Amino acid sequence: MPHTKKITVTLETLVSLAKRRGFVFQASEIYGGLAGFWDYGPYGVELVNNIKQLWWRAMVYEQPEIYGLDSAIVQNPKLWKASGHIDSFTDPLVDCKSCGARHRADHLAGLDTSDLKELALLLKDKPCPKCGKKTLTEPRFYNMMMKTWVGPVEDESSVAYLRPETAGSIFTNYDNVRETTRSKIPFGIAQIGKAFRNEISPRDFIFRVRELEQMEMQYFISPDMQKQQYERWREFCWDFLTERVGLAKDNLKWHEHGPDERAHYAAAAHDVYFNFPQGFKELWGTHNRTDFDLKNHIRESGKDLSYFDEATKERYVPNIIESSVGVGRMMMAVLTDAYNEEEVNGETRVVLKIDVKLAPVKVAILPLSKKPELSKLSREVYTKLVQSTNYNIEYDETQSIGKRYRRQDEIGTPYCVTIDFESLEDNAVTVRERDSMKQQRVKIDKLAEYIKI
RNA sequence: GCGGGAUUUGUAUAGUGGUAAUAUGCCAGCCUUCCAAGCUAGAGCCGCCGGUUCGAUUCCGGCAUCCCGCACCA
Repeated sequence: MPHTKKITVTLETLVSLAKRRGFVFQASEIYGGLAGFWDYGPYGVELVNNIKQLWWRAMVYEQPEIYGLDSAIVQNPKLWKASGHIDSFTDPLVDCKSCGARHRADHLAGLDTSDLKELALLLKDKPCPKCGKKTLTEPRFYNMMMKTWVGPVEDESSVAYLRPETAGSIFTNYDNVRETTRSKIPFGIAQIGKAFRNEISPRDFIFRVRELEQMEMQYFISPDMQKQQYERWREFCWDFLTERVGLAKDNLKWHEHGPDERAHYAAAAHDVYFNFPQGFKELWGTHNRTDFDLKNHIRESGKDLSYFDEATKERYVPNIIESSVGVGRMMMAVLTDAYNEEEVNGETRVVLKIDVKLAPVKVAILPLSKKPELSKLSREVYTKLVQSTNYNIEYDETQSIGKRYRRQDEIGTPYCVTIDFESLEDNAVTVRERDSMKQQRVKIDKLAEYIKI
């Protein structure tokens, strides 16, 4: 048995592995990169797809009252007006360098303008209202939303935004989905998709980025279900992370948002924190958004989104419990959790102990030698397995068998199938398991059946 | 956004005012019938833009990116 070393994976180790093995590359690397943007390589995209598939299965396929959605990244800007994303971020602000307080520049200047130059002039030598020191920064706009223009003309009326979260378009589609699925409350809408935020400083590899992918589910409930459903979705999150993804419980902990910490929409918020290389940080949030979102959309759009309960003959605006997790963060958590170094024959073996369902490559077909007769049979085994399964399989005949095992270990391939000279006689192959390194002789005919994914 | 550090081949590092090396990885051949073996051969690197200089990967400036601390994270 391999001997597991006690190691704490550093961010450097993770970044280096991710690059070396083709999980994550810097976006536009040959041009010096772009802060906050990353590309997923051949194994990265497999892992990401598997994560999304696992989540979609647990969330949409296994919950009869939850439906999928894939909405546009660019929406009518009124949506972001209603959600509060535009208002909170179109005001000029100043920071105090001494006490860190942030103030509305136009309020401090006593003038209703958004002309930065004018404000800068007026605020020159103004003291901070909080600490009294004259250490205010120049006024600036802090809009985290990425801006674009719709149509060929770039003017005020054509301004639009890349969505800063996927939730918004779930709310605006609430009635469409309810109607077309003939749903009664409670029911949910799930979506996986990209969102964009102009983070001030992207950090920690793929943890804080400007282009991110979210897996979100918004659950529509009556006001009296808040407590019960909030608990239900917290439990779902914990079970998914520990049971489905297989993250170590030691690496997970709950964090409850205090009143100052909560987003503008949330009445209660619990995050699951994961023990990333840079420390325990937010991975998955469960928030009670109350009726905040639909009420705002009712007000802004003028459309009645209230719900009439046939059973109780009551009408109300649905409340919402949100379950939201980042795909990139999940990937980073999976890699961190799975990373192991072991001592084998005096050498270090790097092995990713990823759950079989998430592994980028499920099976590697490895002829013991490059001899034509072995290559031929190995190709046949490969083709046969590819045709009878629907998972990712790799073929590799370069270098020694030991080296190929190590390569597969490093990307977390759970099964290596070796074809040797005896296979030519007995139509059987050796299946080597990643974690235990144990080997089992299996008939080629029974291979697909033997490998349980 | 502020302060600090870093940037040399796929990765990890050494080094130099006269354009570079080690390990590993990769690749080819031989050998090898199960855990990074060996031998031989090969490809591959000074982040970008300026300045100083006869000459810059090296010195200087700017930028970019990454990492660390703070702030930010609605």
